[in-house]
Parts: sequence; C-alpha cells; structure tokens
Amino acid sequence: MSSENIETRTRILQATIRLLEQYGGKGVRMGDIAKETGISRQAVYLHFASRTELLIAAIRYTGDMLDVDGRLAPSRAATSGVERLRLYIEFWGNYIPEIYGMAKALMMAQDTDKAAAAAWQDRMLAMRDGCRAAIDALHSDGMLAKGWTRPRATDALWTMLLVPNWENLTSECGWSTKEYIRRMTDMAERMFVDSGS
Amino acid sequence: MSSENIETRTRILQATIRLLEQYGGKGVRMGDIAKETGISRQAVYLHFASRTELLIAAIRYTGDMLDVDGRLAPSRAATSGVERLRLYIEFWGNYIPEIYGMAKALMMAQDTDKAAAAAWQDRMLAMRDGCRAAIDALHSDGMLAKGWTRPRATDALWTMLLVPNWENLTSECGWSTKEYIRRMTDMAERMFVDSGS
DNA sequence: CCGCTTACTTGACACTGTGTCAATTGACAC
DNA sequence: GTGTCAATTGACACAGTGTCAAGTAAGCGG
Repeated sequence: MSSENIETRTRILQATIRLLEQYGGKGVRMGDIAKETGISRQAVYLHFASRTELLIAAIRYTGDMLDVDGRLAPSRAATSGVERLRLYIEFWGNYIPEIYGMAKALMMAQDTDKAAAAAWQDRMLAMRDGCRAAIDALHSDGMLAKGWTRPRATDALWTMLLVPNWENLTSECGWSTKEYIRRMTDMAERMFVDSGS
Repeated sequence: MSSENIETRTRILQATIRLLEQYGGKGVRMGDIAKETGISRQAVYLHFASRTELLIAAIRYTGDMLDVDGRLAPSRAATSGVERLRLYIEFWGNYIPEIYGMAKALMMAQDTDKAAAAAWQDRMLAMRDGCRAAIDALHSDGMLAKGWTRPRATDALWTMLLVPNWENLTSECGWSTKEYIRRMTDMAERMFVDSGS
C-alpha cells in the first residue's frame, strides 16, 4: 500500500472523504470509516473526539487538497464586474461536485449538531463573500440592475448558488455540470446586470 | 377543553402540527407528541404505524385545513402568463411560512426515510406542476424569454421556489414574507419574461 | 535487557430514540 | 355477564454514538 506509513489521522480523513463521496454523504458510520481506514472504531476516537469533529476536519482537508485559492484566482483577476460574476459562478459550479459528498454529510448533521451547523455556516459565509465581491464589482462598474441594493443582491446570488439548488437541478432535473454553469450564469446576468438605461 | 371529544387521531395530528410549528420541525419526538396529545406514547402507535406515517398524515391534514385549492384559484384565473406567474409566486410565498414546521420535519426525515422522501417528493412535484403551468402560460403568450425551453424554465422556476431558498432568505438574510414575494416575483420576471424583441 | 511511552486493540457498557409485544384496565353495548 | 374497543403500563430489541478499562506490540533510552 502506498499509504502504509502516512499518519493515521490523515488516513482516517482520506477514508472518510472516500466513503462520503462514494455514498453521497449518507449512511456512513464511524465503524465504516474505521474499517475503511483499517483500524478499530475506537482508534478513530483517539484522533477525533466525535463524528462532527471528523466531518469538519474532513471538509477542511478537502478544501486544502482542492486548492480553492488557486481556483478562485481567475475570478479575482477579472477586469469587469460582469466577468467576475461569470468566473465566480464557473468556479463554484465546478467546485460543488467535488465537495458534494462532504457537503451533504455536513448538511445532514446540521439538524442535530450545533458544531456541524457552525462549520457548514462558516463555509457558506466564505462563499457568500465571493458573491458579495462579485456584486460589488458589478456595482463599481455601475452595472448592478435597478431595484437591487448591494446586500440584497448578495443575498439573492448567494441563495441561488446554494448546494440544495445544485442538488435539485442536477439530480432531480438532470442538468449536467456544464448546463448548470451555463444557465446559472445566464440567470445571474439577467437578474443582476443592468440591461442598459 | 373544546377538543375533548374530537377523535384521538385528529388530536394527535393537531398536537403534531402544533409542536412542529413551535420547534421549527426540529427535535420533536414521538413521546413529545403523545404528551402534547395527552395520551401514552404507545397510543400514538395505535393510530400511526410510524413517525413517518404520522408526519405524512400531518402534512396532508394541514393541506386540507389551509384550503390550497381555494388559494390557488386567483393564479389559475389569471388572464396572462405574466399575471399567472406573479400570482403563483404570491400564493407560494404566503403558503410556505404556514407549512414550514412540517416541511422542515419532513425534509429532515428524508435523509434516513424512504417513505418521508417519497411523501415530500410528491408535494414538491405538485408544486412543480404549478410552476410548469405558469411557464406554459407565459409560453402561450409568446412571452417566454429567449434561451429557455419550457422544461428547463420549469426546472429553474421550481428550484428557485424551493423551501431551502425561502429558509435561507428569511432566516439567514432576514427577508420578510412581503420582501420575499416582491423580490422573487421581480427575479422570476427578469429571468423568464421576454423583455421585448 | 529493562522499563517506559505511544499507538492501537478488544470487549463491555451507557444513552437516546424508534418501534414491538403482552398483559391489564375501564367503559360502553347487547 | 360477556365481548370488544381504546388506551395504559412496562419491558424489551435495535441501531448508532460515545465512554471506559485492560491488554498488547513496537520502539527507544538507559
């Protein structure tokens, strides 16, 4: 095994991510994670105090692995508000599928677990920042459509990009990642970009 | 008590609805419902085979009580596609807050419970029908914006009206019911109504 | 080679909430 | 009275999380 001498903690995280992805975040128990890692269930508790703590560590680990900052660079480098909006949605549309398993597990844990709720909230607020930046850029160009204040437009863009919407469009409606990005971009432009005086 | 000689089954349903509303659908157990009804936990199982069955019966009961058909009448009577769209969103925006407790409980049960998932899916597909009807009306008027097919526009309208979006806008972003309806209507018009050749 | 530490294992157990089962009670009807 | 219907009481199985105590195996410094 190539992972034989990697730290156990890391192997647990990788096993967790693997399982959450495989099962769409549903029905993955501590015992399953232990078995997948190749250790006893109790050993998992030696590294993570609770399931919630493990989930939170796992989503952090994923974020690090996926180089979020690098992926956001194009959007940050945009020279116009419209371009920034477009590139941010493109980033997000490509990002969601890669974190979906973990996202789902964390969203499900939210209902019963305060720590999980806080962790997910934190991630979503980071995403909201990206939305705010795009709306602000649009506003600076004088291109924010009439009827919007910056906070309200941020609320709306943020909400429409939320994971449950992606979930519904891809799994209930059968949209592909590409179609999600294309149409979401289109919708955002219709909603937020001023179509001319 | 005015409810003293109402059928126990009905009293259970009313107690369930009361509790779900009070606690936002979270943390309501079979024992709590029994206590609220004034009977033993086991007596609840005499009327409903499982928690899921009870939740489903409760949301049906609520639907009956709230006269959904009557509330939908204005939207159905609309004389143009744009009006139909507007009135449908207004109906929905006023309807969600009244079913939210139950909706939340059912959405949470979805993750572990197939029957709950099916029941909620059923309700949401009924809602989708309303969206489809509005989009079709728009299309008949030749007013559906370019770039949309009818099914795709239905997907998009349906998704944007989903409960988690309402939840986010009202509880995270602080939008009022009135603002939700106003802005959602506005967004839907920008997205779906042809703004002229 | 001893003794200590660190990482892990094994197995038992407490707790919560759902759902089941069996025996019992009280009331009303014929 | 006898039957039956609604409800009660209490015990219990089950799943999954989290805790606890005792044991083991490897590595390392003296």
